[in-house]
Amino acid sequence: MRPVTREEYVDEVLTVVESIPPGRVMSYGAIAEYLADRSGRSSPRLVGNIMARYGGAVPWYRVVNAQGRFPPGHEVEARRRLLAEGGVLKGGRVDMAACAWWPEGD
DNA sequence: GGGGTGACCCAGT
DNA sequence: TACTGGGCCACCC
Repeated sequence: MRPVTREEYVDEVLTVVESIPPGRVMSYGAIAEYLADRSGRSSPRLVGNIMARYGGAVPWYRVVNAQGRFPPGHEVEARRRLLAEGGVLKGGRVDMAACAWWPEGD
């Protein structure tokens, strides 16, 4: 697998996030797993780190952890935006069964 | 070159 | 449902 620079990896992550349809979500782990296929890197923590630093430019609220929880300090904002798009929440968390999305599967 | 850190994940309690 | 501990891996000082 062709090694990619951090900059390229960041771009890949942001591209995937932008491709998430309204009202749908992807987990950090899912993104990492998906990118492992094309970038040779798989690290949920790295994805989280990237989102924390560069997430402001993309629909970051469509990215949640595997439990359907929003990032610390942004729960209110994220919940509001996702609901506005038709997202399904359950007990203050995203209903992963209903909203989880995968680039190829849809 | 070594060690701390995190918008994670999973299994167990 | 909530909390805990261990594993993980790339980033950054």
